[in-house]
Amino acid sequence: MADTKNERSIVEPSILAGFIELLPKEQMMFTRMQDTIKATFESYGFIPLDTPVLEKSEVLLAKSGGDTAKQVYRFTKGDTDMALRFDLTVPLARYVAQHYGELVFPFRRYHIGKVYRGERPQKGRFREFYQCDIDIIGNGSLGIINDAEIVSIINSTFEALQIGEFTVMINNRKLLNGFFEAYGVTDTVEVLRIVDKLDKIGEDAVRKELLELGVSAASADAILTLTSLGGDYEEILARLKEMDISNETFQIGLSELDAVCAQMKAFGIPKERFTINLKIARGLDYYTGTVYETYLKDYPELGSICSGGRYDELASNYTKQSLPGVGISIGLSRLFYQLCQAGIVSLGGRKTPSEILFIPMQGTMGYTLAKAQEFRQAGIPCETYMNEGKMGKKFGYADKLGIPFAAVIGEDEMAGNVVTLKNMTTGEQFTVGSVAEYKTFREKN
RNA sequence: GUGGCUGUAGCUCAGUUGGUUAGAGUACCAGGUUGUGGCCCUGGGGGUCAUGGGUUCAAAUCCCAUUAGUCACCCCA
Repeated sequence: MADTKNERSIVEPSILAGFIELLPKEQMMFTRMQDTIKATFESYGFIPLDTPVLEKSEVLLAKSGGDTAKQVYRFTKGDTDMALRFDLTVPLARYVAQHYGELVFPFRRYHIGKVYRGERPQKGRFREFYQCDIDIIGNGSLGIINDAEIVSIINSTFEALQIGEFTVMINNRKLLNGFFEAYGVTDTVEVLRIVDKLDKIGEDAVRKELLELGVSAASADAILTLTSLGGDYEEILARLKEMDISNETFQIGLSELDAVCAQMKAFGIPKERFTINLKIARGLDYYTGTVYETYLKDYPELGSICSGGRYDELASNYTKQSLPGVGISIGLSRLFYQLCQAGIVSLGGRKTPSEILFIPMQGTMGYTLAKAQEFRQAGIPCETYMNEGKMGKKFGYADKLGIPFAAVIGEDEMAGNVVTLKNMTTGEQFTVGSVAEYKTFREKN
């Protein structure tokens, strides 16, 4: 109180490292993408699901060992040991097991939500980020055609997002594992992990790592020959069938892959949108069959923008029921960040949903508010500038937010029961007597 | 968990071999201009130079520590 100035201590406004928040124009774009994804998922009849961000630690960490557990935000309040979810699949497993008796199977759900991973942040990698998941869970069994439908959903989603041409790459874990076994590999999990790095570190480095693991030179060569098979999916399938590998797991994987490809045609997925890529392995260990990754054709360096696969036992930690499933996840925060960085989505323009800014003059507030309500009810997002001030400031408000039309409402407008709108880009003004008339005019601009 | 780089105005950055009262652009506020914005002109507010210590007659500048941010490895989306 010694100071004459009324000083208060100021806390530096900042957020935790690795967390992000968006500015209005970015958020508008992000939300639009989210809405598109949601609409596409629902168009396939998937049910929305929301689960708590916090779960009991014993539930969340039932399976994960080592690496994942280290990245989980975990703490206690009172006697409760809790943790933030690190993906949407584990909560789904718990949910399905818990509500098994009340759900209708196959259970088709989508979930768009935030997940948390306490790892060191870096470019395009966040500690809190959105995942958009879609999964189909069967009760006891789930036909292979579901694996094909997932590709159809990926196709529809990225078609709707309009971020450029893309390719869904498909592989099968059984095929890979069977192949490895046929060549005497014992540690198939580790080999999968190494093979998954092919695109990143190259064939030579992978070969080196395989040899270090104890894989024989002949086997390593065979594996690299397999993963480098190219061509369209029909050619690759033909080559795989010619291989004459008697391993049963390999043959099952091959027939699954064959079936998925055949059924994708039935879903009407354009041939250039999908391919078999035997390099795709996926790091996560719970996949047991089909695996997917999706790449943008013009920006393969962004990496997979949508990944997933088939798992035989979703909820084995929570129930004795056999619940096989297949699903995918879009890492939306990362994808959005990359799209902005690469300039694929342009952020110019609107910072608000508002389409019209109503500016009432002296004595017309009541009329203006009623008019705004009329436009709103007709589906036009709009707002009224309600503060005192100079006209310049009011127009500046519309200008800065990118609101396309401003409507100054004076006594003349009120007397004539009309609205005079100004196109903020062209400066042109026009008068309409109804919302319908406005819509017609808007179409022409 | 390991390593590299960087902290100057809300934001982007200047700041000479260490030398007076730390600048610019932009953004913000006010006025020029109370029924028509963007441009222009004038003025204004805004800084513990990340924090703490050290060297020096003198530190934004050199040294040390701390802290924050950032990028990469690991792993993943």
